[in-house]
Amino acid sequence: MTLEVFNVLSRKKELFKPVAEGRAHMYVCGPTVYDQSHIGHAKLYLSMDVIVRYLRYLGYQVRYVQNITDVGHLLDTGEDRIMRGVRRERLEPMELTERYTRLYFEDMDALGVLRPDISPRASGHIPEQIELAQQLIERGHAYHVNGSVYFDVPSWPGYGRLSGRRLEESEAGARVSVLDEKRHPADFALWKRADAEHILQWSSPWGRGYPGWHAECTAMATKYLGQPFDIHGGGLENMFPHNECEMAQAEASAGVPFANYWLLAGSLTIDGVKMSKSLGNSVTIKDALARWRPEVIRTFILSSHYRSPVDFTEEAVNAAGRGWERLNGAANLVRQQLRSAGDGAVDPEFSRFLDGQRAAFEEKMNDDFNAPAAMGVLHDLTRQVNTLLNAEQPANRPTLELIDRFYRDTAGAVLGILAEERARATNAVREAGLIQLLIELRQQARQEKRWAEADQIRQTLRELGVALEDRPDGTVSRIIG
RNA sequence: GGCGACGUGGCCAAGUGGCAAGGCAAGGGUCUGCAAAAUCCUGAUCACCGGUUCAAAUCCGGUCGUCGCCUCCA
Repeated sequence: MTLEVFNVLSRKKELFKPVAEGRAHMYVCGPTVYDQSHIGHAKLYLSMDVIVRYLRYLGYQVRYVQNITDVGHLLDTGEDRIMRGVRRERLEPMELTERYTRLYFEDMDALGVLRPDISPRASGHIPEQIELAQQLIERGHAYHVNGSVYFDVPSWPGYGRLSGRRLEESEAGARVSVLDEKRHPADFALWKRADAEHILQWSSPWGRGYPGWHAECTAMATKYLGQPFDIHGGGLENMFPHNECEMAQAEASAGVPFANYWLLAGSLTIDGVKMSKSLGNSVTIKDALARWRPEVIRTFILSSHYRSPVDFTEEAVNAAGRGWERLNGAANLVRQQLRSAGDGAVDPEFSRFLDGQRAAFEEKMNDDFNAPAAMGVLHDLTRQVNTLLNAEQPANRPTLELIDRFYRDTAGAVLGILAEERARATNAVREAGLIQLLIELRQQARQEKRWAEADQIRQTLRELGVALEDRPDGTVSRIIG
């Protein structure tokens, strides 16, 4: 059983073969840190997170690099976001980007997105970007004009290979007026001359300036991952021009391929339309977290394939949430029963069943990280688990441990949708004790058929977010909402 | 206009040649003091039209519709 990934470069599924046996080097274009992260970022980085997690599950030693774009393209044409942020908050540019870098990590941590192994800042890699531009000039794929350096697109026949675009097809200046100093409208900046009002600028062989649009990703990806490296991830919406330009720069300067596999995630819409500030429909990650727990947001996003577009609607997230409760409820009940389970031998039939389900889970994930199908396997499994947990014969410890292991490995380590146990904090210990006391008081009331009292305890706890469920073998509690 | 993705039951969604996974919602049953949870049962000619094939949601052509991108937001 082997991993196959859909490579955007070839537009088909290919066997994953890393450059170095047992290792996986992966780069993903990170955020520009000028404002709060929104749910679209969550979709992208969550998709990539599960890819990284599964590669690790398979035993690959992963090096995951994701840049932080803190170098603004500060020429204020009225749309520059970093400048806008700087004015809005009256901060130094680096103060602004530092603030939003921290918030970004905070949001990702909250969503259970594992941190990249390296988070290089563009501002910390100016020399590498200058060097890239120099190499391209030396190789005849870039030229210097008035303090700026442009990539000479017509000189590089590979341009367009990723996005499938041909030069003639693009309408020059469709959105932005063409600068006349460029030789060809498709040429793009590697280094830009800085005017006096630019706040962030650096010295270069061509005078004061700042790096071009795509330079940082090329420079940092190859610096930390080598060239070629294994996987370049990102969002489909950046395939052109950003990814295309990155690749052209890298390959034209080094003469070898850039990344072997391009894995691009589908984008996210809200109620059917693109999220944008001007439409006023953006949802920040903090907004979403205020409404749903992180595991539910993950379940929702992972319920469609990473390459597919996702439409974020209240109804869909709620439905995903209820599905998550079923999975998590079963995993939770396994843990609760484990506390009082008796010894015994592993149920051989159930053990075989689990082996089959694990193979099925891996088969789905091996097929281009098909998380929604893998989640389907977990639901099938959960039906059997629930049946076992509700059987007259209580399951024994070794069998429960196997099931627990299964949930932790798949729903937990790979998909990241298992609720964290929060038994560590002292408050949580105290809370668990209080809940247990109430369960016992209610149990007495029930035995004495004082139903009103019993129901009141249950109702009040429910309003506080704790659901009680009476089972033949006792009452269990579940944190809800 | 160009490039690309997509259109599967009320909703979400897997499935790329061989009787259409799974979740949510709905109805019915079991269990239960009640409730909740769980479990069982019930539902789709896969946007439309034409073609290829013994066989198509799946391949080819066309139509309609939705979304994304088209050079400095990375």
